[in-house]
Amino acid sequence: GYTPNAFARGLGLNTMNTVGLLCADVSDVYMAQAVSFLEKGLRSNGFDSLLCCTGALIKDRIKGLDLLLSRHVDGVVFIGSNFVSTDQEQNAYILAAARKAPMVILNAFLEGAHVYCAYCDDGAATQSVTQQLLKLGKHRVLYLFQASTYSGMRKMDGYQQAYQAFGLPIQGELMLECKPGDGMTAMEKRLADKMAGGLRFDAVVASTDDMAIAALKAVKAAGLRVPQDVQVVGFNNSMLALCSDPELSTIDNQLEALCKHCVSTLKGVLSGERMPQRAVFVGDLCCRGTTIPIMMKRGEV
Amino acid sequence: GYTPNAFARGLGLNTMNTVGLLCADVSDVYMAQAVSFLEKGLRSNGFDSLLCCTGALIKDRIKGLDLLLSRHVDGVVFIGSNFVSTDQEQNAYILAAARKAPMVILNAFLEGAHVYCAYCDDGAATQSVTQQLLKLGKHRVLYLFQASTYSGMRKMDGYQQAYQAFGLPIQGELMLECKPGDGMTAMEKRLADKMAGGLRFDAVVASTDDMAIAALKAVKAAGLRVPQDVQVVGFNNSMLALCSDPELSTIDNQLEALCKHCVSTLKGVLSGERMPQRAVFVGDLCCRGTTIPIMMKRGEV
DNA sequence: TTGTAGGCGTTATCAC
DNA sequence: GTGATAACGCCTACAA
Repeated sequence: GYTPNAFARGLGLNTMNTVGLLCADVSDVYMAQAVSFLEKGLRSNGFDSLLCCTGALIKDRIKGLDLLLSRHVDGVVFIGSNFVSTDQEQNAYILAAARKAPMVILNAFLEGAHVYCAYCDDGAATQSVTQQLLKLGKHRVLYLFQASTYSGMRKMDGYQQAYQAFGLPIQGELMLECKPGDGMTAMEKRLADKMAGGLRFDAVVASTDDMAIAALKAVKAAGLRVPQDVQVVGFNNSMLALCSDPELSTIDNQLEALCKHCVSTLKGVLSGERMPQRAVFVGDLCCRGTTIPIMMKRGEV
Repeated sequence: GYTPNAFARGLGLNTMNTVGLLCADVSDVYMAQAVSFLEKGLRSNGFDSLLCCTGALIKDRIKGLDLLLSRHVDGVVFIGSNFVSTDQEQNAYILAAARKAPMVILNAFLEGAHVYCAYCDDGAATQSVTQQLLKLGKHRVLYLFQASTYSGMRKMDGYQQAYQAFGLPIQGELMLECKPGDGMTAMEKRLADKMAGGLRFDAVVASTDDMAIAALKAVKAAGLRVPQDVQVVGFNNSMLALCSDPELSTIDNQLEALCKHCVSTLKGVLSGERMPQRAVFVGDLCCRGTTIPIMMKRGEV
């Protein structure tokens, strides 16, 4: 009946088999799901998970990362692409941190020593879905997005490229940015106002499920039918997609596979193996009730 | 530019200012929300959060707790009442652990040295809502619940007491148990089968929002109107309640207040103060679209 | 094979 | 007040 003292052990070995989980907000269903997968995978490999939720501000993100490093975590997993900015200077703190411990980034790409990334090609998925909607004659596809994160930009690129590939001009009024703090209710109200003001569209692609559901509600409230008059596609295939009526069609970005990959990569790195620094997964439209079933086949996204 | 070595510091002081967060499943919206509040509160008091998700099996729960204790956490917060059983023997492991570090239990009550509990009086809330439905003439209130956790039992008591207080017999066929592993879709299907088999009810009270939404979907699919034909009430006031159509009326059990209380209690205990070992909060029906608005006033639950 | 000494880096104590 | 030193408990390496 003897348990070694973890602190003494840590001091001697300079590790307590702990990895830091950095996320903006674990109350977000998607991030919570990621934390769940990661914690499970890490634990089954003997690692504890130190959770650090930082919110959206870069200042706090840096502080959170520093805190984890000061605890000598064996590695850090960044959950959500909020941590990687399109502005490379903003990413310097990650590269600096990577000199102390391996950094694993979920859902974004950043090049650098000891930085390992796993993400879904959200851009291609968004483009494919948008393009299929355009092909169906839905030429006014509303795009709802949130902030200039890595994956946010990729998704938007996909949306715009779909229009370009289809030979149609991109219409600024159809691209609606939503503030991260605002809840679903605020989003719904805002969209209702826009519609009352004359905004018309025949499809919606949203970069998260909650925004898609907000749109769905606004559209139904305006007396339009879903999916006959307006088709709606969300992103993340989160549990929320099963709560709406109709159930939400949504792009599944392979979160479980991504998380498993992150865990095994980290495990490999920490046991001295050379691991690939980049892994790209492909998205997959999950068709439910807010799209016309025949239009999109699973696996085509 | 000097950062002290956390391990050496931990060894000397026998603490690394870390608290363990024990929860069955962070991918559950309610628990994720709790983790979010707790982590935030703990961090702002200088504590790191070590997350440990154990699943439902008692064996794994004990293992998880042991793991946290072996890491010499300063305290443990149990999230969700799954950790406290109605069978007192099953709770011995908590009492034993409490000799090593203070245990804080969210949403359940357990008496013991160094055990601190904060919970919402879910029983009273359930009784009040059920009773109001009965008064409205809804004499067949379907009750959906999940397992014999502490708060699960309290809620069920409340439901049954409502029938007793109203002078109506409790009908076993109206109490439907759902397995924890089953998702919303399974629940919905099961209820649809029951309805096809002749089960009739004019109201639903569910012990979590997801079950309520599953019921809502089954009811609507059967061609019944909500709330006119069937009223539905969920539990937890989670984000899911905003996704359904109509939006779900649900009992708010003050999660944020509970979490804040847990944090301040733990903080107090760890700084040597004497803290109350039990705090009871009162629930509050949040009326949305699945109940007839006039029937329930906020604050009456 | 068994046992013992040294080092990890901090904090706290004690002597000056 | 200041500066040296022991103690925290484990691991590892070396010696017997």
